[in-house]
Amino acid sequence: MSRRYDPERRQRIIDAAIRVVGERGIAGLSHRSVAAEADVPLGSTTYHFATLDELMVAALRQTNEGFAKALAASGLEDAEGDLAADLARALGTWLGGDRTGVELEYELYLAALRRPALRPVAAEWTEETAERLARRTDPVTARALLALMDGICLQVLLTGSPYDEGYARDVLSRVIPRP
Amino acid sequence: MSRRYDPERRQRIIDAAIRVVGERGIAGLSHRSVAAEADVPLGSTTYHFATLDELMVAALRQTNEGFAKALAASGLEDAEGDLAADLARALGTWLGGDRTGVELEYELYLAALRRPALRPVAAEWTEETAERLARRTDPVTARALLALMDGICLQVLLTGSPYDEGYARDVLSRVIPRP
DNA sequence: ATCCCATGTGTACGAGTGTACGTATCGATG
DNA sequence: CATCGATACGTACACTCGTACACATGGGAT
Repeated sequence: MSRRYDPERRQRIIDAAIRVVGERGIAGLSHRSVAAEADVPLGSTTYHFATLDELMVAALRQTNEGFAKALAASGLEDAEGDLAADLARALGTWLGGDRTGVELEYELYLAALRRPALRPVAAEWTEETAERLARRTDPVTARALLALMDGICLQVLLTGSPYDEGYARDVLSRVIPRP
Repeated sequence: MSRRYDPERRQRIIDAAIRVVGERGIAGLSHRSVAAEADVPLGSTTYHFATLDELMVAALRQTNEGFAKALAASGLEDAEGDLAADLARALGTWLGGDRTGVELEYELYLAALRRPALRPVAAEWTEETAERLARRTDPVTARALLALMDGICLQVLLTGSPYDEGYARDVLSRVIPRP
């Protein structure tokens, strides 16, 4: 690997792309808008990311890693006790503050629906998160919990209704088999 | 309501918009692409739908109505017995055949995430479907079932994995309180 | 019969886009 | 030091887009 003149150039472009998606949505993502946001010339974005798909893949991968780190840092994986309560609280923390970040991540995640290039990344994230969750329950339940959490988030984000942690805890606990 | 020269013009434009989204995605939706698909001049699409948001609202509303009718026709609402099995079967039928229609409806539905104009329509659909589901259970469970089905569909569509009806039936039944 | 306005049509403009390409610059390699 | 490839930069082209606007037309109201 040879050193670059600006070794962080590529990373700065990815960060800028994430900011652009957060502010204007995927519809507002273009080589030019990212270049302006990152304060680099147009040729620089097209050089590092020949297509917008490549750029979105990099952005989605980065947000996924950020989420995984946050999850790991929360100590949720290794704890014991009421899993449903832990998940409901984690969801509350995630949805509680500024929802710009949440909408951003979901938009990139859901973009995989029609962009084949993003699918492997989205699938990988699902697989990995399910695996982490499975440490505190069985694989089938882990997938179901993930699906239910996805659905709950979707309802909250789409309808604009406030997040009800008690409700989430209740229905999540139903999915977990009683020993 | 005054008669138009071409009374079906507006409807033809909506149908064309749905076909365009199905084939090229929302990213491929424009006044011009819809006009070409509907075989009408550009001015006609801009006249009936001043903005693309208006057009998407009409398209989403129409697909929602189609889904609601299909649901009603399936006789799912009024039946008795194993609700989880019925829902899992309905999901299987929906996801079973050509997935173009499914992807289309989900793409329009999820577009509400970042397009405020679509939110009321998406929220309305959620509300109405939850209400229909509540006829065979309680409101809280209905919303949870809806969320879980959304999540399951999302996992199937995003990862490209095949739909497992047995799995869906299992986890759906967990959400329904045992009497 | 006449007028009005919703509806329909064609065209043009400016803005923004992906893409391509020539050139410049730096770091490493020999 | 000479060379070469990776990286960086600037510009130009062809294309699509939303929008605006002038004009045509026919049905309903008066």
